[in-house]
Amino acid sequence: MSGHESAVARMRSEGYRMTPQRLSVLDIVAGRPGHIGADEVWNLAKEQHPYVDLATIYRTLQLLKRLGVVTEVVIGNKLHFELADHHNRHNHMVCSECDSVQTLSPAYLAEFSQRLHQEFGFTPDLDNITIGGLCSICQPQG
Amino acid sequence: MSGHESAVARMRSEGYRMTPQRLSVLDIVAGRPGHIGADEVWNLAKEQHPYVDLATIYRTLQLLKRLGVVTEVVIGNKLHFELADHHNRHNHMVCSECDSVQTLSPAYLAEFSQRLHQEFGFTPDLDNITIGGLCSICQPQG
DNA sequence: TTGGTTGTCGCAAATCCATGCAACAACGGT
DNA sequence: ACCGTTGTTGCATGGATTTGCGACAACCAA
Repeated sequence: MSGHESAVARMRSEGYRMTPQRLSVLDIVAGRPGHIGADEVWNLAKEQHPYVDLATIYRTLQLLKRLGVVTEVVIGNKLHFELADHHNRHNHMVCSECDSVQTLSPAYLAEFSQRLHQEFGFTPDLDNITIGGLCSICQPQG
Repeated sequence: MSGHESAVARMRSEGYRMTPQRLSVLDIVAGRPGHIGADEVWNLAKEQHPYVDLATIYRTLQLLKRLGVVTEVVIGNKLHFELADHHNRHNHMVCSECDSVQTLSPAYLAEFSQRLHQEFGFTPDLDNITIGGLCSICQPQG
């Protein structure tokens, strides 16, 4: 199975219905190497299903996110999504100045995450954490 | 000086104009012990300046955030703000299930932050990082 | 104090995302 | 293959935040 087919099976088994709209969204996100904006998903989905509503795209993406099938990246004031590849987990650093994106090994967050869990019983949603800040190019001159 | 007066001086020296609207927003956020929503700031500001527009509130809050005068906390789908107290820095953990908020010493993020800076030249905006996840009460039962 | 420069405001419109609801359709059972 | 249950959709609407623009006002200089 080439990636998201197990997700389809899991959704079915949990009582979710696999509609053509959902399959379309899943295919689009899975077919994109990197992250993709909700509006872009919509545009591509309309090629297959001209009547899909943007609300359906948003609902589907949030559902897939809750299920851990896709992860969310906050870029500027927009949400982007990408297929969750559990063999290649990574987080994102987004520059608030130029909106550039760098990926980051979750190893950097592992200890932090564990401490939160042990000391506060809080389980951070690591997969969907976007780190905002300034990239090396946009550093304030000093 | 009781807190934010130095901020006023700094804004003036950087070419920003101190309008009554801005002073009002600053006073409101400074007068609140914890964080406060943008809409709530608006309601309070209107008591002093009945014609202030919500857009002005948002623009002012974003300006104050850029200047490091206030910090932003993402709660649910709303933005909250609080006066940045550099003697009592803290981050926030927000439960995505019940929207409860816990504070967190920035010490937990210090090492993480340093590594990002050293290895990638990326300067995370630590003051405005909100950690999302599930609080101890909302953990999925296992 | 007055005037000019230019940053800021109020207003309206736009953007992005979420939600209520009735019609619709997926899927398990027959 | 058909039916009924109930999860989903499209549509319309709403909420939160941002942005364009002309009028306005803060502040510096004279």
